[in-house]
Amino acid sequence: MTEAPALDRGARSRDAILDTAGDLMSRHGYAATSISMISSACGLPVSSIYWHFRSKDGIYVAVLERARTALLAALPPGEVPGADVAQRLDAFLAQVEDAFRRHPHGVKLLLGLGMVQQDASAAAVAEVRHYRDALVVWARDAVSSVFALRDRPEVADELARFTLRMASGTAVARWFEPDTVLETGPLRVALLALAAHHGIPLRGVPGEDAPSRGVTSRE
Amino acid sequence: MTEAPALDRGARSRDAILDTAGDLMSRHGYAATSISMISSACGLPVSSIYWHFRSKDGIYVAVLERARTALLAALPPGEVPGADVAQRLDAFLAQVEDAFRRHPHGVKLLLGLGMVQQDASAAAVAEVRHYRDALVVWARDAVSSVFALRDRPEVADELARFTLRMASGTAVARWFEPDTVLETGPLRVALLALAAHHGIPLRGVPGEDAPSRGVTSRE
DNA sequence: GTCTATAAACCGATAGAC
DNA sequence: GTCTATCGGTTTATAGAC
Repeated sequence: MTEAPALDRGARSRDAILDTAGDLMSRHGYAATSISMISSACGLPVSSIYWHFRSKDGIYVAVLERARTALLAALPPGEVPGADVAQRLDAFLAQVEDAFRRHPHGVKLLLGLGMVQQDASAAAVAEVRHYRDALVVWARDAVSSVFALRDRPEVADELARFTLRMASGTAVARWFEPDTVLETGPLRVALLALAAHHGIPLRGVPGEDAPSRGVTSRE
Repeated sequence: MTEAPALDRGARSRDAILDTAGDLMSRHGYAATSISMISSACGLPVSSIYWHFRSKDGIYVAVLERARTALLAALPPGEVPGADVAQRLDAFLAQVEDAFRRHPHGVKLLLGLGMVQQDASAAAVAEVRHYRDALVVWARDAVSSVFALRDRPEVADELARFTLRMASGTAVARWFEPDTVLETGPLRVALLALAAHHGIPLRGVPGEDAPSRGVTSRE
């Protein structure tokens, strides 16, 4: 415990730098985060940072890549479990909300750094798009599974876009009121209505196959 | 025309600086936009910029204030005209989409600069919140008028938040795919479903007072 | 109000001892 | 791999002539 293997020293430092850089960049944005800020915040000298990552841009790419793999690991499915639409939808919304709550950095990194696309390097732009595309694919697969949309890809696309934009908008609202959470209740109502609007059968969803006066039974 | 009154020279320069600064800051973000960039882009020397606005922060505050008044001037109502919910909703969505399309700067300024809240001055933070609050108040008044929610303020609040978050999320999507537009179709379906979910009467909306099989008649 | 010139601090990045 | 020291460039901001 006191005699940590020397081989791990570098990896641990690397992680510490990434932790600090990710935190600072998600709070201040890429441009406003300087190497010296990262250095003094994590304790390691400037040149160590440049040894691990070749440039400031390299730090950004590594931070984003790490955030992406962490987020995707926290979004296990693709196939959402559940017997009917209502169960799968609830499971899906719970997953989205949980990932959103436990990984606040990821989205803010995408936002604060994705903005800089114009100035950023090719590698950085590629990593930003990679991150974003992974989210889009995941969301499309998940809603496709929830609403059984294998033969209606354009509907799956619309529902996925809708969900992701609501999540992004909530992330924006979050830095005005930090305790803002993703409101899954209204989102649930909206997704059900959109699916119904496109003629998707909603077996097992209360208030949809039983024409009970237009109220969907929540709250 | 050639003999412009000397008194206006300063004001015209001031506007030119604000135009350039707003454009650059909305594209690169506050931190990544330097005074010398603004100077060389608008032709006026650095010291003129500092004469008009006392600091870089002062430029930011002035840019935001101008964007706010311009946006609010382009959002005329408060009271949305229309005989029934459907007409008023369409008018409201048209207004939102139009403002969103014609004032892309405003939102991006809020996003790119609102992020920097932690480092920014008190005046800057105040102006960001002022801008954001004005949008919230407008949206709440508008949806309240659309759905006749004078005695259901909590519902008006939810619908306004929902709309603004969708608009923010679309603004985010926009800098990944610049030709992204606000999808008012799905938003319309979602808002109607949310209103119905809260028991708001929707006189005159096709597919809601006539139980016609759950499809809302669009597309 | 506009210009040139410059101060003082900070930036990203590197050299080289250990 | 980590450290000190530093280079060259850019930043915000100011001084002072016009």
